Amino acid sequence: MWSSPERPAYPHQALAVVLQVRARRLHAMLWRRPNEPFAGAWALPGGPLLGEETLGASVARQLASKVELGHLAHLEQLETRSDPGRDPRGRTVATAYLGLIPSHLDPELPEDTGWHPVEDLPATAFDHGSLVGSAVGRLRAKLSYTNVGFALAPPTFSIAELREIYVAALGYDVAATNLQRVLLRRGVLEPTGETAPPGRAGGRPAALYRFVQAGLEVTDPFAVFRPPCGR
Amino acid sequence: MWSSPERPAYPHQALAVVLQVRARRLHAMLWRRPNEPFAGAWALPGGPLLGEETLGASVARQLASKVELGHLAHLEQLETRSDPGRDPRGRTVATAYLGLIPSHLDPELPEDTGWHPVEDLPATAFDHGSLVGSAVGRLRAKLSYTNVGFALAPPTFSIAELREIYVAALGYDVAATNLQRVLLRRGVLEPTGETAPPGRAGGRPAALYRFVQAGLEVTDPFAVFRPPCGR
DNA sequence: GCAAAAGTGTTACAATTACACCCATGC
DNA sequence: GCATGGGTGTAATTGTAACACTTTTGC
Repeated sequence: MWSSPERPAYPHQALAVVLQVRARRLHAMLWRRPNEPFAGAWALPGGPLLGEETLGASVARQLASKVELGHLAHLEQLETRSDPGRDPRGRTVATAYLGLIPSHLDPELPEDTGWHPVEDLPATAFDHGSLVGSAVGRLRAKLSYTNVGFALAPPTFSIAELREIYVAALGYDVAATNLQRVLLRRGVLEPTGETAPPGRAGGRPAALYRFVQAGLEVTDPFAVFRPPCGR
Repeated sequence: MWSSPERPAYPHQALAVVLQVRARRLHAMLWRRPNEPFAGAWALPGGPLLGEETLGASVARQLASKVELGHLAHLEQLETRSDPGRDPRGRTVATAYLGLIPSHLDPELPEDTGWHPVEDLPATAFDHGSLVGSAVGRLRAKLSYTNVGFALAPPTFSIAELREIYVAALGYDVAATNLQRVLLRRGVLEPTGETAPPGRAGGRPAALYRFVQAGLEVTDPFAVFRPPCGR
């Protein structure tokens, strides 16, 4: 390490805000701190940035101890917090990531780890509560102009199921019929050709769809000030 | 400092991508490195995170040595880079900020510092070239759905002048007439009541406008999936 | 009067919401 | 048949782009 008084060094943490739609509500993954500071409060998974790893690799490594990494359908950098007082033990810098898990998975979690509805968080440690807020804001914005939905939905789904996921993640109601058309026209969804069996009460069987692409892409880049059509 | 083998510490840099529209083109502020590594290459202003300061305070402190801080109309965190090889001298983590200077100002810069068109950058040091790219992308996106324009424009301006700024920043053509209507309808602009003297060739005097608010606000939060109207 | 620059009116178009209506299935 | 859920058609609304036209000035 080549730190010096003019170039001080700080422990750096990688944190993950892992979100999943469970039982029609958006949840965040938190673990309960057994020790001070903030003993008993809930915290984000994370830990120190080590050796030769990047922050992305570090957050993946920390998460691997909590959940199967393959379950993470999306991971992106969120923001970096540097308030000198954010950890009472001493100064740390922390970079938070946003991770998403599709709703059909129910990963096995360690004893101390659980899911909490983002609208009803328990007492959180450090600045972790506000980081969950940032992550939810980022997710909600991106649901509108990208295909991030792929990271919250199962491989195939009916429009009604997808609607439940979007409603839970956005926090307000969306009509199934319009959701379908917007995503189809943008080329984000495609029908699989399969249909789901109707429920016990009957009803028309739902057609199944899938996301065309399983990686983030911007589908609506220009809200306004589009470049000229050039006709 | 409470670092340890299990909690290693890293020098942390705060970097600033300062952008300004100059002569109808978007420019970035860079300084020329006199020493290795990357001697002669152009780099972003920045420096070590010190003592009890936050990253935001640090980047402001570093910038103060390059330009009058009051000239910075906007400053926001961009992203954090952690590639172990990003600095050949040793590992550092760097957090970049996006800063904006209104076009009517021409701050005095140190000898080694200058403006470079973002579409035609000279050889850059470290990963600074790609950070400029990130900053430009962020600015362009926000011009569409926020009022960031206030941080690029003078206190008052004609629609034609504002158009030049938007065209330079966005990198493509925008019609003055539509720019005016979109920004007026959103309540981002308001007329001052004053008019600018016509040019030497005559012509109708241009009405002057100003931004209603001199702080970032989101003006078009829902590109799609708007919450239901509730009628 | 004429050229130049700025701003307004109007039309066209695209995207999205809302809602009524039709379709397919189980009981 | 009928209830239940799924999907399509269509109208209404909104927002933006394009472009012609009017306004106001200097010469």
